[in-house]
Amino acid sequence: MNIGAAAAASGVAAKMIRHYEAIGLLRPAPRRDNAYRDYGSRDVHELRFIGRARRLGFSIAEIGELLALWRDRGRPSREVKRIADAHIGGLEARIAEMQAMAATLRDLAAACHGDDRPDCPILDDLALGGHE
Amino acid sequence: MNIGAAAAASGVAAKMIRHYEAIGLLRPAPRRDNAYRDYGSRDVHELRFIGRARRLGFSIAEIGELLALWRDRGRPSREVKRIADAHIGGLEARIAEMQAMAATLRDLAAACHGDDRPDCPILDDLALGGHE
DNA sequence: GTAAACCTTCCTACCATGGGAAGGTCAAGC
DNA sequence: GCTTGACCTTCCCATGGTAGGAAGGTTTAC
Repeated sequence: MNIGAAAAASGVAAKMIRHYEAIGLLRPAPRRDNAYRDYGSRDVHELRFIGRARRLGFSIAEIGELLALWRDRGRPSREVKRIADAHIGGLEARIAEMQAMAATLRDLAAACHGDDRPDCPILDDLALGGHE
Repeated sequence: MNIGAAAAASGVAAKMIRHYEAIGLLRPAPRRDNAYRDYGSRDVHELRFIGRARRLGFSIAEIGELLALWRDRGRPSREVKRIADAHIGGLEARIAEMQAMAATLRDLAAACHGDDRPDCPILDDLALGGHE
């Protein structure tokens, strides 16, 4: 199976597959005589795993950990849960931060006329550095 | 006023001030005989504007627009509001996306024993690509 | 036999930030 | 006056994750 077919089957771009191999996230794929990488269904499975984890916002480093656990049949589920929980915590923190940003901006935008007049509390606030 | 003092007064790192100048976000600062950049209170004001906008998640491009509007005393507030609204929309979309991620992960983590046993719905889900 | 679609490696860019090297300049203390 | 340390300058490099493209080899379909 060529890299293109593996990409189509897994939803991970061929470019990204090569990249993941280059940074050591994936073990180097075996090569055929023409130096083409050769993939099997197992690799596709692994690629789908990676694609899905990326879509869930896991970093490459986290995915590396998860992959190692996934490859190890006997690993305790505690480890996986720990990584997932840490990731959830990180997500929640970022969500809270962005919600605070959005709330501030909504307040400012609500107070702005949004017409031909130049007075604008949004710029005033940015200039004065309120809510610090 | 040296770049270090401007950085301290504005809360924007000296490294970033030079960077913003290099990419054209800021006009080149005047130089003294020793080639040191020289800043005034007006520049500090502008830097605080940038720092605050960055903290609110505006991109450099957006800040460029906002700065141009800010420098233009007569601009209509409509323009500013438009940029802010667009930014709020982007923030809300990203928040919703991250909330969906967190919810999925919470479900999965809740179903995971988190003990010595290897069964783990988190890994199973990642492998199978559910919720696609 | 030729064209299209594929593969390979390598270089480049993005965005925002930061580390660090190598060298010039200023201020304080002795 | 001289040293020391803090500051400034430019320059290169790195991060993370993705993507575009160039230059060249291979396979497949017609």
